[in-house]
Amino acid sequence: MYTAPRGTQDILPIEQKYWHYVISKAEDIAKRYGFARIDTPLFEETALFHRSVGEVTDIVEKETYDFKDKGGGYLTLRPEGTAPVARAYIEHGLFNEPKPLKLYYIAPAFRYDRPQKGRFRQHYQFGGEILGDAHPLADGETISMLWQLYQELALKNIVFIINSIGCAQCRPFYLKALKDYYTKNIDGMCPDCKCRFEKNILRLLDCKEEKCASVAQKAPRSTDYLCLECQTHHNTLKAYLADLKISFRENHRLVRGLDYYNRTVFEAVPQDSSGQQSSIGGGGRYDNLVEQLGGPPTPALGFGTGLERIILNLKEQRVAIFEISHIDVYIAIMGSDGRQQGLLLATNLRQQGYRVLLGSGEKSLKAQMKQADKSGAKWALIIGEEEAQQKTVILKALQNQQEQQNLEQKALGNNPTKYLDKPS
RNA sequence: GUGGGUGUGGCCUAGCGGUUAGGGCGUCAGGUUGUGGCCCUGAAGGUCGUGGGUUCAAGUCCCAUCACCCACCCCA
Repeated sequence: MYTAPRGTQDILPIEQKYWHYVISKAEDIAKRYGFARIDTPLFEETALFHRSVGEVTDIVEKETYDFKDKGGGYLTLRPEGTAPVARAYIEHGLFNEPKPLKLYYIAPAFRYDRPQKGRFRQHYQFGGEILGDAHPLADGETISMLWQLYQELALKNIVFIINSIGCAQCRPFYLKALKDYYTKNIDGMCPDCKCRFEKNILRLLDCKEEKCASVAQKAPRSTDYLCLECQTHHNTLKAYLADLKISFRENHRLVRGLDYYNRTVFEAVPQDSSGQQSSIGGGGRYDNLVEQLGGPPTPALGFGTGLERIILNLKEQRVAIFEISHIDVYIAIMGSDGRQQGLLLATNLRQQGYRVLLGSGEKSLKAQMKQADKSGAKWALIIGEEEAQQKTVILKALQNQQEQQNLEQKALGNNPTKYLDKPS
């Protein structure tokens, strides 16, 4: 028997309401914040990710899906959304558009990871990028938008963790201080950390090993080494967040795993979940990425948030999502004339915009009525031989199970969010 | 890559080493001629993840393997 590849999942009809709920809200918010949609290919040249995400990051070292196509080109299924957007920005000369340019996407990302709760080899991200804006206002607006999304989805207890990791000017001083500090302490630390000490010293800070964590706790803080500009940037952002009444706290050990970040980095974390590792969103500033990839110097920042993790939290927090029936009318038919008339009527109603389920020609009327009830249709139309000959139909209003359940739920007042599964 | 747990029909699940592996949900068909939701009856559907082993006897014990889940790691 074939099964979905490890770490991937089928999103069955029963689950679709969650996805529709989150995606439609994300698009709605993106538009309200002035973001335009961009879609990039599922795969890119392998080198793009190596140059942007970083050669020694875990993502690039061992988690990408790489393949060679028949022309001999090296390609990689995108492990994240920012690099492709930056590439498209440069390739199509979008830097000629009025700045800042705000782009969003909803797309799958691929990482060869060991699957776990909320972690998949294919997962969907809602992401956004603001290109061509160096002011902390953009940082504030980005975090505010994500915050607003979580609020409107009715997710509770979300906290933002923020940090500043400095810029090209001040980071070298910080890295040197870190190196000095860790040179003295490296002996007792875990093998992973010893390796990171050589390759990417910043990552030592977020090691979860107990002994390493206590060392990291006392390590020099990046915020103490910021240049004046970075300091001002950081403080201004904090003031904006406080103004917006967004729950946030600083954590000097927050270091994100992608090399292109500078200055602001942040993560969104559900507070009450037992572990603190399960961030549902994150992002940061990447002022040098566009230039690194061959574009003009372009300060920028972005965010990504995982749809599976949002849905997981919606379920854990028991956010009620109502799905009003997707069927308006069920047409039950009998006899060859009835079938003929039923098909015509169904087509006619569908042309007028109704959602119509036409009964099976081989089921009894009783069976069709049962199906009508389960379908959630509000109305049943019955066409038998008699009706077909007299060109009439029997119209019957249905008070079906689903409707009753919804009424009960509403009576209980258990509706922190209302959601109608209607296109417009 | 490292540790731990689980694996019984589409879903949930009972099953102290021993008769034809039970139940619930769902599906399908009926409960008098053309009508739903409740109720009743019946049916279909399982090589008990897979492969070895122990035993007179294995869903039940042992080993291996695979898959899934959880944690580490990493991140969305």
